[in-house]
Amino acid sequence: MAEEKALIPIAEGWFEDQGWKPFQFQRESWHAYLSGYNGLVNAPTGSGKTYSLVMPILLEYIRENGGATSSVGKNGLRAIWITPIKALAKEISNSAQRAVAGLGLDWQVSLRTGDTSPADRQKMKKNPPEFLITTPESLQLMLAQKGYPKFFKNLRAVVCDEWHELMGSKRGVQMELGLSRLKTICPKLKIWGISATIGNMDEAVQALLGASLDKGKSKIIRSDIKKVIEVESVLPDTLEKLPWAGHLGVNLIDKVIPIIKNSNSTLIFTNTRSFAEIWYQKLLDRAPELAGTMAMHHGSISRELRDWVEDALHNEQLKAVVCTSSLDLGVDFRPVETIIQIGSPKGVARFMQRAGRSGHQPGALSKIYFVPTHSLELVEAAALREAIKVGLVEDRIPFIRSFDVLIQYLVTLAVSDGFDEREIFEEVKETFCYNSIDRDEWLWLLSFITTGGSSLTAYDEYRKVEIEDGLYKVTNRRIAMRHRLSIGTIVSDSSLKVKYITGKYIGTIEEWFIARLSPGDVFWFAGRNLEFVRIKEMVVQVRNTKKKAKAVPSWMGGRMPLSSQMSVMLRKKLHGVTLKGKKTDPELNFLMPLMELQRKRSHLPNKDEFLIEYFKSKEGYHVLMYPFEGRFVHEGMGALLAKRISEITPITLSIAMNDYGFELLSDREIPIYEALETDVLTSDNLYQDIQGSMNSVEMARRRFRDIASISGLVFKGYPGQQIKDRHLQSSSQLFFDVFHDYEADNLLLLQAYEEVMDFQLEEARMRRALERIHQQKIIVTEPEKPTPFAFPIMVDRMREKLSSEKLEDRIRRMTLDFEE
DNA sequence: GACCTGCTGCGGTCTG
Repeated sequence: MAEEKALIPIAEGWFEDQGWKPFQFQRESWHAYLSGYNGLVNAPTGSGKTYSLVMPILLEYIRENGGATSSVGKNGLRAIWITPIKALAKEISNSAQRAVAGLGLDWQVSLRTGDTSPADRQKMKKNPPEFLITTPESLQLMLAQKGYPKFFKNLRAVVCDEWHELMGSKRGVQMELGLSRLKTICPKLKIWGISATIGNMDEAVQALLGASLDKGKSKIIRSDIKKVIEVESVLPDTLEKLPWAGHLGVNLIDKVIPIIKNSNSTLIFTNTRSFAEIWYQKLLDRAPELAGTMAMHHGSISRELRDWVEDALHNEQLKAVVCTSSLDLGVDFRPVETIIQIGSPKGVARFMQRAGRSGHQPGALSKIYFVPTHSLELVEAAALREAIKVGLVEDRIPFIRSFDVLIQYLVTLAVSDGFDEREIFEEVKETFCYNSIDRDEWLWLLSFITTGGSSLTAYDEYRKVEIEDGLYKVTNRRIAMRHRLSIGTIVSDSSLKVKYITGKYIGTIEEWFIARLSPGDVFWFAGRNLEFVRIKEMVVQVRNTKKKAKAVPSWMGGRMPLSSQMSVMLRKKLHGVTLKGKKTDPELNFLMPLMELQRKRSHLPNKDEFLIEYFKSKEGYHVLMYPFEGRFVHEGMGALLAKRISEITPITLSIAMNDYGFELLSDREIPIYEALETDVLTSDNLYQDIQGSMNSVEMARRRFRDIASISGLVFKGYPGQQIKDRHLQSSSQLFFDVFHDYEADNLLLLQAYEEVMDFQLEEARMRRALERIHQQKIIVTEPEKPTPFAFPIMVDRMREKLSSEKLEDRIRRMTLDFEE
């Protein structure tokens, strides 16, 4: 293209002024954008990915204006940059401003998030900036404004940054819907995404662009920057020092401290908030000299404290930070020298993301230390290393048919200018999420927002939308305001604020934890000893104390099972163990004595074998199986088998599982051989049998809480006077029960069941696992004593029943049992 | 003093 020949050098010249040289992928992005493509840039953080799209957006403007710059306010909104995290907005804004000034333009670059003042919002609405950085939620809020098409009419580009973070969530669905609207009202719109590497890159583009654009001109630009990641496991002096079960890993603390001391800056990633608290505390106990140069960071700590930590890390005031995935993304701070991962990261992408926090410069080596919390976890370290080497990364599965988000979106459009249902139906059908929606479903949704559907017709509250001159509209101001307040798809868990008596906010804690404490008790939170004073109006009041804490809070969070990519690699590594000869992974060599014990007591399965262990102990009869498919699949598989076995003979089985396998336990003999003969592991009738074996109604009921909230059935309360979570819970359950009893075809109800199958039971993955096992040779052993594979599962089961001390006793006795 | 599983993210008017 001739004009590009004139344009690209402008960007190149500016890069040269900065002392930079454009990467190949940046040039490719510039060309693709300027030639009219939509697409996705696949590049790691810290590689100048922002400039790969900021530049062509500006160049296109220069092209249209024949090189001239024009005054602010005349152009309207030209580009929207979506970030999933507010904290990233400032950095993007700085880059954009730098480029704008560098190219001699007088574009205005502005942020629009929940933190933006109402006055600034008004200003922006009247006089839009050319370049707007915002969040998916704020974009929806803009669509809820009267006259939004005028606001967006000059828009040329939407960039979805960190698209891999959004696409696997309902926030991604929200983006798809927002884009479907913008495509119609901005005819010249180009849509681009920026994504880290994921397994399903092509699907990522489809979800972003939807059917219409994906068929047109679209491109994936892959960065040529290769990251070298080195994985080093922290090993104890002897194998005996590493426990067979457990999750905390503090017994390796003395090996971790020197790593921290030898480095200028270290991030220590833990899997849970409570582990971050515990590790921080233990590190201070063991190495008091770290006080003042070490801090902690997780999602329940106040934003103010976290900001301080991020700044201090940036300014090199801090030497180490113990954190959770709260620092996975967020501030794109200067790279740290050292990364430590405590326990299994459960997924390759997460591990690589964290490793990438060190050696930030393109081409630099990233090193990550892996601290195992139990012996078998070391196999995961070897699996991670191999996955990184061969480039096996997890998929992000886009949500399909999330009717709760669609309902919210339709009301959003009704709140602003109202919508023509035929027009919007066509747009919605073009999205990845809803491409299978049919006319009947659509009509159900319309009736739901106008009448509340068949079971809620009697209540005025749910007649939110009216039809006026053929347009679906919200006319009631109260409904409109409530709706604006509840835009978004993130449903928070129940929590209480923790504040000093003086009023300073420290963070949030869950009600059930504080319920166990009495006034005067001391607990450890946000890295300090806090004395619990009282609860007043949903606020936990505390004061600092010198007394030692007797408890560390834990939070009920999401549970992450081992990813299927990790499962594949784990099984591969275990197969490697069965082969003769020295292993290339140091972890596996270290573990060989344990593996030998497994072989001696039972069997060490290779890739063509499936191991089942059957034995009797004082507790009863145990059957253990090891699919290595993550705990969700094992939970479902355990229930499935329990059901099928009890059809052979009436028997009560209790189920326990971890990421490696599951256990069935009974006080009576388990007819396992008979069960295997009747093909108890078949994937036939899987769907029905799961439904029959699990309490799927109860699971769906729990799932429905979020759906009710997102679809606007329950209102979370006005700011400052939040409705108690218990009310939210009970009212959403009420809706569930009503739909369950009177409106079985309610799409939101059906969605709850679908979500249970897809996300909680991972039905598709279970099916694949059963099919794989069907191809394998089944080996049943009858070990005399519990095996290294069995031990952690049995411990996890007992953990739920026994108090901690008793458990410790029991583990000690079991361990003694193991000695030959 | 030991005991400790369970992440992250967002978000407030209209109209003249």
